[in-house]
Amino acid sequence: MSSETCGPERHTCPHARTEGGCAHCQVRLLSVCAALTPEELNEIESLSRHAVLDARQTLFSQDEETTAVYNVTAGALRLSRLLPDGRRHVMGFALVGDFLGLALAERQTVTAEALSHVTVCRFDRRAFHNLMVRKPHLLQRLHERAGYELGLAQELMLLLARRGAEEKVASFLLALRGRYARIGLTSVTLELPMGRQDIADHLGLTIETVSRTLTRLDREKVILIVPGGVRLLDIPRLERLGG
Amino acid sequence: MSSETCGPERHTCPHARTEGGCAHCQVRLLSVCAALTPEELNEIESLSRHAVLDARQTLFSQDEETTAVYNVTAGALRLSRLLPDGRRHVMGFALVGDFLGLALAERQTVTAEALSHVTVCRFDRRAFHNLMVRKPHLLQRLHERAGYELGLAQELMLLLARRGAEEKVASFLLALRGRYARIGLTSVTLELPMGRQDIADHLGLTIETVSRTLTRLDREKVILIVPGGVRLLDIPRLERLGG
DNA sequence: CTGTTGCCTTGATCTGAAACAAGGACCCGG
DNA sequence: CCGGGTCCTTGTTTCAGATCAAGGCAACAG
Repeated sequence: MSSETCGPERHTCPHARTEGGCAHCQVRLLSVCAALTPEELNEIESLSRHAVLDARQTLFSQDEETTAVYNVTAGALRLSRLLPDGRRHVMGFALVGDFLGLALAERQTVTAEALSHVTVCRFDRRAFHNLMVRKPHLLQRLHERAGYELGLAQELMLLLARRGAEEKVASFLLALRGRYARIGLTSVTLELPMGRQDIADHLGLTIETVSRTLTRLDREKVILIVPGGVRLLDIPRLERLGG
Repeated sequence: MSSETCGPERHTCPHARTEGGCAHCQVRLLSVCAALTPEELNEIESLSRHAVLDARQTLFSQDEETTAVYNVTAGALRLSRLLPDGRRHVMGFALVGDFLGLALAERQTVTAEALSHVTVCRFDRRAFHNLMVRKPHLLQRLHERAGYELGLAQELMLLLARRGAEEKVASFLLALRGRYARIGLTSVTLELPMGRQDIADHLGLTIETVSRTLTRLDREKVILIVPGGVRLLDIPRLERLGG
């Protein structure tokens, strides 16, 4: 299970708050915590606990009871769902600033696993729900976020419905770039914290097809495969390929 | 554009409210209007206008400004998105009780077209937004609904990522059945208000494949194709096929 | 009655991704 | 330096679904 004690940050115990408090949180403005009043920030801070995960650790599992909701403050997670027949589908990836538990479901619909070293803000689900009901500001912000997620889900559906493997992979790279840009990360090199198998399971392809497609895009100088990611060399061309 | 005057219901003008008012609305308990207090119901009623569409009429179009949000009170609509290359993807279908405009986006992300005779409750977007901000009850209800939609979107993604055409079609039929059941429509015969091409564009298949798959399921006595829909003969088998 | 139209079905062929198989690159611990 | 991982890439075969082509059938107008 998740390392809910402090791990490397143990020096901040016993309260295990974000260092410096929510007011100084690096990702506050990216997350649902933006646009909270200083008082609300104090209140939410009193509910928050820091948690740290290493790569491959599980934050929560599909079908288990939802005891907490989370704000991702560093790293990336894989959100996957196991199908009854044993196949896996990667529903998406949670990046810095993403909120886990928007749907407020009783049980988790996905498994969340760290792809890299990850830090999250953890909030007890009930306490957070209480706060949410009492603070329309927060609820509204969450609802806006849900709207954004709904939009993302639509884009993803569009992506899955796309015909070719090249179209899917190109769209995936561009969509990821867009999400990074939204949180202020606009590097030439696109980090791919997930493996080829994860991309394949996300796009409804096989690992071989993903590998081949990336190799082809690299050969055609649309992208450059680098360790841990890709460099996008010809974005207009990529956009043409992705639709 | 949408027929925002009263159409067949003209006798209820000039206010064009739902006959008998929201308190007697047939679909209230299925919609976001459930769990509103009588006062709130009055308030929302003063904002609502009835609109009627015939099959093939457009309620709103992709990319146009969102001037209103809607509650579907009868009939079914197709929600589709046009891709830059001219292809179309059917994002989903709105049934009785569904709310259109949850994401509160400035512009419509999809085109909504009536598949049959449709009636909706229309709310001015700004007025509704104001009400929503002032009524945490309503906002909470909308957020719950958004959570439900997010779940539906996930299921849909899973469906699109599924391998075979048979799997997709079987899952689609079962999912539709589930949605009908949720609004109290549990008939042996599953109404399919949409055409084969719509199903194809929804599932990322061609019309021929959808037709062939339905024909095969019919031949194998899993379903029975009837005018306007299908009868589900062997639901356990269908569930096995759908995963 | 006949021609038109829209929607659905069926058949034949082609194509691109899956499946199967194997090999390579890299990392880490001993 | 080696051995045993894991992850990625490459080659070949196979098959499901796309594509192309045609025909059926009901509704409707003239």
